[in-house]
Amino acid sequence: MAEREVDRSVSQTVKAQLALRDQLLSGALRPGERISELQAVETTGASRTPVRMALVRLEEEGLLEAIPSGGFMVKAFSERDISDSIELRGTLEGLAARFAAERGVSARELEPLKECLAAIDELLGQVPISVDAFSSYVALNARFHALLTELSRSPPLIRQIDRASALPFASPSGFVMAQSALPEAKQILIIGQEHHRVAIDAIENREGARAEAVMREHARLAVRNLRLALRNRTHLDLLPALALIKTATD
Amino acid sequence: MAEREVDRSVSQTVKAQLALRDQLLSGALRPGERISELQAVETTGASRTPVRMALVRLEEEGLLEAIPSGGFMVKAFSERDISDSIELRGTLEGLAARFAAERGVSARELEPLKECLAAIDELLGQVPISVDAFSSYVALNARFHALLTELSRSPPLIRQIDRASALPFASPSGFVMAQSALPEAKQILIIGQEHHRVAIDAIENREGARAEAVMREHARLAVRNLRLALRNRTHLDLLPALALIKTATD
DNA sequence: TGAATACGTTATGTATACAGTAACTGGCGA
DNA sequence: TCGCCAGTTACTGTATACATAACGTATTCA
Repeated sequence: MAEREVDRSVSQTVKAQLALRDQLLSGALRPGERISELQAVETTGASRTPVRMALVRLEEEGLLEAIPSGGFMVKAFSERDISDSIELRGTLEGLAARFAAERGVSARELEPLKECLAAIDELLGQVPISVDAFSSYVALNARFHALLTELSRSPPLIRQIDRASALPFASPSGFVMAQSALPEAKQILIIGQEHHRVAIDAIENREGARAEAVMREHARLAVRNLRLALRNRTHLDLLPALALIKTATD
Repeated sequence: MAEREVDRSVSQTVKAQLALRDQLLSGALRPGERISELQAVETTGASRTPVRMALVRLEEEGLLEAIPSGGFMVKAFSERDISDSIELRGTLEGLAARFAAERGVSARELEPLKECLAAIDELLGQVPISVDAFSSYVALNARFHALLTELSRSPPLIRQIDRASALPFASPSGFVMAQSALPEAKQILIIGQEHHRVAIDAIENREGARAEAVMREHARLAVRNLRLALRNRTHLDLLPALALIKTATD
């Protein structure tokens, strides 16, 4: 008789995947550390089969690495890995912006994007920016990027961008980190808003090359900011770094 | 008592994954068709657990699609999906070329690339090109692209390019298709060689922007060729199209 | 005292049993 | 004759049992 509490509203596999990803991004599991299946079974409440499926998915997602002798370990990232990921994502988003511009986008479709920017403007008007406001900003910004990506109308590209964003987004500890590491964050965010505005303008006027260029420039700026932020810290730890991607990319 | 023949030299999961991918790319399974786990168990010789792991991996790879009510189906691709994939891959390779140029590559590292090009030159010298020669060309070209990607020294980028190439490469039926659909294939391949030569030259001289530009131009040419080839066919079928990516991308 | 080997423990890979759900088919009623 | 409902079948999702391989520890020999 299994006294295991079974929640049938979501699949056990999805539940395990979300739980494990949380553990990974929150820092409960450290880079290089081996993940024990049995331990995962206990912490997630699912049985071994769904846990294994979740581990496979997380490996494909890039958060885990298969150990040749068996099992999985938490993947470790270098500083360059992270800045490369930012540039990679920016390049992909640039392509998405170009597709959007070339393929044409109606004014109606651009409306939600503009609303996002306006909402962010309002947040940035606050002095100083509260933690709550910053958290709202992150959500709004993620929404903006998702909407922009959608405008490309290219499922393969959207899919690829999602994959490239797996690390950057969804790290809950990012907010605090951003506060401490990026005191000049606000100025950076304001410049980001400018970039986004140019991108929308370019898409509206069907200038593909300009739309692409500004998104890539945006990413390069993010890389420079990341380097700057990291220089202030002696040790590069995985999770704070992961968290940084999120803020530096946006 | 299991009379199942167990090959312990490779894991059952890998065996199942390879077998299923073969079935997908060879056309044994048609787009939109639901994949039966039990059927896969019989054809691959592995049991359900490894088969399921393989299915999850193939879904992440983009060859399969999860059905909401359960199970997986063979993913279907539109003509635009395919041309977008080519452009996507070209964009990523452009970034790789730029990284290689900016980060510097020794003459020794470029040697194998040049050898590839020379070997391809020799193949293209034949009149007419035999099927065997074409097959060799495909292998050599894949090697060239892989080597170029490696030069970027960026694991995240290399990983992403691998993913973006999952569809393009590894389709065995591509050769025949290429022969029938692209009678002017040879001329196209010769132009491709030119592009690759320029890319190497740019990397050698550390001209990142030029290296990136030529690889992207290369991809755009491939897209045009794909469109041309497809115009000659009334119906776009998944597998021939998949196969075409391989030849058109290279 | 150190190193190597053997044994035991543990965890992963694999197989299979079980349960629940969705789809299909057949029958009945309008 | 068509549509709807119920029963049945088959497949997926989940759990668990079993086998094998790897790792750690202890003991023995040099």
